[in-house]
Amino acid sequence: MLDFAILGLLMERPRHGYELRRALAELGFWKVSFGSLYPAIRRLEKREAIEATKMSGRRKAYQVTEGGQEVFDLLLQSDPDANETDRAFQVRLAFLRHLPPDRRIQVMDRRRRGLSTQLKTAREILVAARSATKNKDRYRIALMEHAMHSTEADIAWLDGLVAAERGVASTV
Amino acid sequence: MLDFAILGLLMERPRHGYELRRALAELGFWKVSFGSLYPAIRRLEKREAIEATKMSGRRKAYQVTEGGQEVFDLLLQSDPDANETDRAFQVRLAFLRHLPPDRRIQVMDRRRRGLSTQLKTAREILVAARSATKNKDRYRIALMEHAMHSTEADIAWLDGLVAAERGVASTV
DNA sequence: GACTGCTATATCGATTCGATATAGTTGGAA
DNA sequence: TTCCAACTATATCGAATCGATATAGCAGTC
Repeated sequence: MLDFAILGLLMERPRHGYELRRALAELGFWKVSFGSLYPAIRRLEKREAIEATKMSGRRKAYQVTEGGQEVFDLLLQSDPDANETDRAFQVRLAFLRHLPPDRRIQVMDRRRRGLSTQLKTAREILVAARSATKNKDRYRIALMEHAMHSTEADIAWLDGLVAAERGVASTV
Repeated sequence: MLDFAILGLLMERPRHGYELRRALAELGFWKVSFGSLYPAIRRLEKREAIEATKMSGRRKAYQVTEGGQEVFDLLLQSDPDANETDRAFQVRLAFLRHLPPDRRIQVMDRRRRGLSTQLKTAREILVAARSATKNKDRYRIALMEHAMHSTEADIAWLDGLVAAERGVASTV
């Protein structure tokens, strides 16, 4: 997924490593460590998906090669697996516009199903925790409840996104 | 943090590895992989913080030693660093009851400050993204907005927890 | 008694993290 | 002008973590 994110960002325009890190963080992904970033860049270079151009000083700007375009498409088209990470879904969403509308809805729908399952499990656990142990820790209950509410909010948000996508599709 | 979580769970009662994994997931933490769990158990055994007792079959129940209690206290008392992970904070919260009330509020307050900073940054980036590039991708904007709202919800939730803690403190 | 599925422990290679090393660049005070 | 402090940027290291897989015991069932 890191490789996918890097490729996607470089497809917009060439960037150097440090800038990639900032861009990843600004998309709300996560502050990837340099110990992940540079090995990922090396991987992509080795696959000849990206190539470096020297800039002033030590800087190197990386850009996507023709082969890299194909690698990106491959990753983009790949089926999201049922229980993929929050992070993986975020990255997928950031480049979702590259997919046709019907595929977009498919991706969001699969995510929705995953979240629903999670929610159901969480609810069962919470009920069990509340009843079984009469005096289960207040902070833990709060933790579980908050996790549940967050998941509910995520689902509602997804529904909004899907509705918007359908709305655009029907008017076009 | 994994070591801390394991110790905390084992302090309640002895469990075997598989059960630890389930317990971690049920607290809403995360489904730790066995490739993390068993090395963590080995680490704790080597530090003589926990010890194994054989059960039926291959099962081994782990329990906290006297030294382990001290290790747990040490981790519990350790200052949360400014930008600790969501996960790290969750674990901390799950065992927050072991701290005196004033320390609890301190921990939550630090977390709140961290989230506020995050929120401020996120807001600036969002404003920049909205104005600068007139037609920035819809999904990315949605992604950023949702991240912002989630953080806001987290802060509100934290405030509630702190208020509850103060409420209890004042009535006692 | 063989088979299927579940529980449980364990390990492997690849990836990621957090910390740190190193070097270029900028700006400001002495 | 020179020095130094702060920031940008690339890179690497060891430890922790992940995801996948191997293995084995145990329960039910046909």
